[in-house]
Amino acid sequence: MHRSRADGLATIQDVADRAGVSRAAVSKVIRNAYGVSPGMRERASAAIDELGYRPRTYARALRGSSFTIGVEMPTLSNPFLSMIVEGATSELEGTRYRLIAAPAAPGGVEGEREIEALVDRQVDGLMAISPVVSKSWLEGQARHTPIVMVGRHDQTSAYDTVTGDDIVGATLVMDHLLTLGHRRIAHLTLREEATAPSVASPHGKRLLTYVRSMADAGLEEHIRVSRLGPGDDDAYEHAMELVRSEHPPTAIFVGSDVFALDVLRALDDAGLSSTEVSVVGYDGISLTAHPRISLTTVEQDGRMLGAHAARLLLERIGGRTEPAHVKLEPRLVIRGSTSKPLRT
Amino acid sequence: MHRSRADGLATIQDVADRAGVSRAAVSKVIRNAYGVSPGMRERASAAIDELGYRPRTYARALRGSSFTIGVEMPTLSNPFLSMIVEGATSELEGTRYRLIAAPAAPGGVEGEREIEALVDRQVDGLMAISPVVSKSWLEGQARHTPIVMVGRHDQTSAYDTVTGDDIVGATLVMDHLLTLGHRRIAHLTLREEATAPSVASPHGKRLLTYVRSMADAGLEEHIRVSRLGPGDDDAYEHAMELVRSEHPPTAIFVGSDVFALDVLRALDDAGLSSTEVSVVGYDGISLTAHPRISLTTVEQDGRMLGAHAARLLLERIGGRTEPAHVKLEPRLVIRGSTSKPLRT
DNA sequence: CAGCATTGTACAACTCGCGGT
DNA sequence: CACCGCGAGTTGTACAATGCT
Repeated sequence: MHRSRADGLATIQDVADRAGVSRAAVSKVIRNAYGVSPGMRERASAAIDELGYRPRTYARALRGSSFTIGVEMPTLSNPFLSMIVEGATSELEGTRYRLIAAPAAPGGVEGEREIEALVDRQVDGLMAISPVVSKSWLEGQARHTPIVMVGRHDQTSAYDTVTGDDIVGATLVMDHLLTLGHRRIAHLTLREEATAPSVASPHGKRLLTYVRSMADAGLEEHIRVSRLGPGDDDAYEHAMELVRSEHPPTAIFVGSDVFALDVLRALDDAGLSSTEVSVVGYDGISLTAHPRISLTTVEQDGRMLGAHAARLLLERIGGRTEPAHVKLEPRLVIRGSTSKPLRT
Repeated sequence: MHRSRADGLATIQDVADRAGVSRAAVSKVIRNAYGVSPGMRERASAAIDELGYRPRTYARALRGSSFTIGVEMPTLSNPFLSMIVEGATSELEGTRYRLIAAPAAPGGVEGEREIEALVDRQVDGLMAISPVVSKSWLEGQARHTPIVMVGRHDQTSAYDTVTGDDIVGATLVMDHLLTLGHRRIAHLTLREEATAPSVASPHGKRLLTYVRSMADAGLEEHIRVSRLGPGDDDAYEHAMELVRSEHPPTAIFVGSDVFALDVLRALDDAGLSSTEVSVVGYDGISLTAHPRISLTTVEQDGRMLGAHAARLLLERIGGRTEPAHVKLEPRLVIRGSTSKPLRT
């Protein structure tokens, strides 16, 4: 005899007892599987409603899928990453799949721990936005879980990638600044591990393009790369340092919008207007369009990136085995934060 | 005979075979349970490392806990909510628990679907930040899963709450504006369902306090409540409408910072400076401190809210049954967006 | 004996109490 | 007594087997 649980959560057995049918029959009803009479469906459905029964995904996952897509992200407080996740969530709307996000702990950086936690939770697909996890480790994970890496340009057949074209984007920035007449252009980017060539990270590509553009323009001597540490207010500090140095740059190409906001704040505090120091960001978060900010930036369609990523995962889950690499074209949006340099 | 799996994911049985011990023994080793000899621990650990074994949480959850805390949130793109989640993530650091976030699909509003999805995934604790889910429904869920509601002032013993004191906060705002000499003060808040008295939502409390303060100051005739719809650019539109009306307000108390940013944008576009229309936000997202924005706001410690919420959940999981209701004091931060009205 | 609907039962991966050496 | 393993239990799936017209 089956005893109903104390905590009020009905099991499939409770439903079966109530409807006077077998567990298997109820299982078929909830899965819309073949071989159920209208009468049986009727009785089972009634019992399900009465008991408020919901199948547990973890028990389900034991035999098959969890219908869960996991997203590993380094932080929740970058609006651009939020847009990517929103795009993915929208794409999954209407499917049986649900998205869960596992943000890295503030201060922590790696992302491996979060990915492992998601794998432990048996996600059917994994979306990774971490710039630092090693490619070979990811390839290992991809042996058992479909993975799509967002942002990084990894050359691999083990998992899919969705990226913006960072070379095109950064070239747009540099051409814009050079055309305006800037020569002392600095670049603000992430810490070393996040731009290493081994991980083909977006920031690494932007940095590389910056260096190349400067060299091509004969401005090697003016190359100046400032790297962020783990601190919260780091971009602010670095910008201050730059503009207060002996030969301050007339323009700063910042690796991402969130840091560019801090740079603008530093310039304001230093009493410098955008005609004195131009600033360009990257990503195109909505705030850049705010009249008070008006930041020239490279706009990437974050929602589209996320939607593509989700679609690729569903395809992989559906059986695709050939790798897919999607690359989206960014566009430069010129706003008030850039202008001709006063002095060269 | 046990056959190793094709996908490369080792099970506890694989480990047991490899180490030449029983499944139960391996289980004890990974749980640090009582009754394992050093030799056994040694051999089991070695086998675990060699196979790269990781216990699956879903199989574990079948018997006990999933060591997962679920967070339901209406959107990822409100930085204040991100701070709450970050605070919770930090608090869980060092415990066996992991946090996963389930954002509602953009456009969708309810939050019930997300909570159900998390319950289906057998979270050990649930943090809800949705203003609209009904209290009684939540109480039902709380019968089987510990819940902490963040933001809402629900009077219930079924689950815990962590809130800012919205009455104090909104009173600070109104006193500030009234002291400056404002009389035509408008309030911008959420749609009707999100401020209904039945759900003791933060925005409802702020609205209520606004109305009460206006009445207390003898300004009933100037009460003007503008409600947001589901549209993206709604706050902007509403602000435009307000300032272009026949008797425009001299101050706008906006229910949250993210919308206040849109209001500022509208004022800029309408050519109105902050001396002409004062604006106050709520929450204290970091951007309000940016010199370009300089928004007067009520600052709540989002990280602290999240940390408290996580701690309360761990306590409930640990066995506490008496309800806990934490209320944090907010503080008013006066910045450039508010000033004396030019004309009254 | 088709041709259905329905049930029995073997899993899946792990935990844990109890009994055995 | 300290250590170790058996086996039942956890929920749902899927396939084989049964029952019924």
